[in-house]
Amino acid sequence: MRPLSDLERQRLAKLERIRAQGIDPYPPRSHRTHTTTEAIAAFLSAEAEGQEGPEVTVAGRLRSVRVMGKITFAHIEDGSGKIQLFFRLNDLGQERYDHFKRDFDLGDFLEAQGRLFRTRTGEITVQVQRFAMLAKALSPLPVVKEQVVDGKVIRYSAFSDVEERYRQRYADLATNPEVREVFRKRARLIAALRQFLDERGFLEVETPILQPVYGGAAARPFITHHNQLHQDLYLRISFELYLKRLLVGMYERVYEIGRDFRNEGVSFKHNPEFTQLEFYVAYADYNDVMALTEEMIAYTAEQVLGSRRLTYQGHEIDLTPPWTRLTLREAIYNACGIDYTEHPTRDSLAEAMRALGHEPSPSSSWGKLVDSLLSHYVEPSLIQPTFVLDYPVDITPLAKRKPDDPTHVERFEGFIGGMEICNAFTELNDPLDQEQRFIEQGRAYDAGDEEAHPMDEDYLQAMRYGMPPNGGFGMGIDRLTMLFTDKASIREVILFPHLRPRT
RNA sequence: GGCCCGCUAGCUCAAUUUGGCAGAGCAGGGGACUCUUAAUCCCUUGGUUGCAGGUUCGAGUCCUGCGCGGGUCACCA
Repeated sequence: MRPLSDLERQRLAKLERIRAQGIDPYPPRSHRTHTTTEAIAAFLSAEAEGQEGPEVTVAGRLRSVRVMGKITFAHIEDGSGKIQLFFRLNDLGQERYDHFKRDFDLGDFLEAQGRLFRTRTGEITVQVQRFAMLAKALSPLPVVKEQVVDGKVIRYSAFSDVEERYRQRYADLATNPEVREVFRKRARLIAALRQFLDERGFLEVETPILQPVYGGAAARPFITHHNQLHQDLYLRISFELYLKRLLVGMYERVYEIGRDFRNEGVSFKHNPEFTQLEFYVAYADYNDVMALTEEMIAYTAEQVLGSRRLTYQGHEIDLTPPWTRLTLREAIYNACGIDYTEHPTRDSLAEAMRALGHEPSPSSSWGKLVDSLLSHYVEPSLIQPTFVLDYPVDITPLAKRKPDDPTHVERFEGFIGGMEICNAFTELNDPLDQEQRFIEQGRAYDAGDEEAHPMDEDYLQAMRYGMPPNGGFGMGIDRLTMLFTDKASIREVILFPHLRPRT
């Protein structure tokens, strides 16, 4: 255990002093009758009817204390807001009054009972008759002072060290109300997505996280092990193959919201585990999914933000459908002048990229080069919502080919604010084509592409029973949350982002 | 993985061109104060300057290595 700081030793001494008085500093129950917000509302309605202030018991964390001799003002905060407490020697007696002054620290949880009144400055306040410690805080939270000027809250200090905020998210949340708001928005966003899909006849399902074969995306997996079964298992990198098995099973609309795990680099937009929404719609194609996507995200924004417009990193973004649509070929040509259909071989395309000052990695296939053109030249410029359509077949092994161009598949990705937000396609339901794609992916894996899709015999078996034509969709919830909360880093929208162990 | 930046008291930050006693505000402790709200006023405690080496009479400061974080490039859906 780490050594205690001076402040912690002092608090521990106060704890012992409280116990010596026969008081339990961690009592099992509170007697709260009102949240702070409810208490203020109760006072206002009593006041409107000309009655005296009601008696309440409120509870919360001690936020500020102003001792003025024989009276003391303090604020406590609970999950709903704040309220001022007024401690008076005359009301409490010397012993209780001193108990508060001597034994309570900022950060402690306490409850206070008393009648509500307005101070001379008009603030609704509890005139404390009884109070009790609910939980002594032994470590000091960062102190945040604030002042209200013209209705705006100005904060004079804060808990702002990024690393410590992530490592001790509890302290971050406890001191920074705007951080709490980020995760409330995230929860509302997920609720809105569920509501949107539920209202359209989608069935929410749960599929395995521990999988004998991973798949559905291009990524390296985490590997784990079942001891009793002596079986290696993979943490899923997507839900796709299981959800499409359910279409074989005659569900027509399914979705899942849950965690994916990808064993890859960590960055401002990648966390090893992240939250994904995937849905699949039978008898729909990628055009239908595109329409549903723009409608869903606009709906979600209205529910969460109250508007289809938002500001992200200084950009005004309008989510109102219809969104811009352009093919991947057009997008890349517009952004860097390369028409990749004129460079049908890997070497030719690599040469064109070198002419732009790019040095493509020798292990990259033609499709990977196209993809890198997309992420390098196109993605950062797609600020307004944009669908990029029709991708080369060799980087999309689970999507259906375009009828008039077997080198491309019916796939789109949605971009907003310079980020890839979602990925969708007309799903491949031809078991023979699918088998060939898996075999090609196997060759790519053997050639060194560790993200190539593995063969999944059971999935092929499902498809052989007949899979209806369908459109599928996947979206990173974290990135959508970044967009909705104007955060530049995925770590700001994940409660406990992955960090290396502290030294 | 390469490069750049950061790491100083519980928190937020200082510490001079060119190495010269490690400081402030808040928090904490003691005191004054019966309507304060960044309360105010007086006094005051508190440091392995991320870690390990090196240079130097002397290192928070310069050098080397390492750790963690941030940024960026590469990689990566």
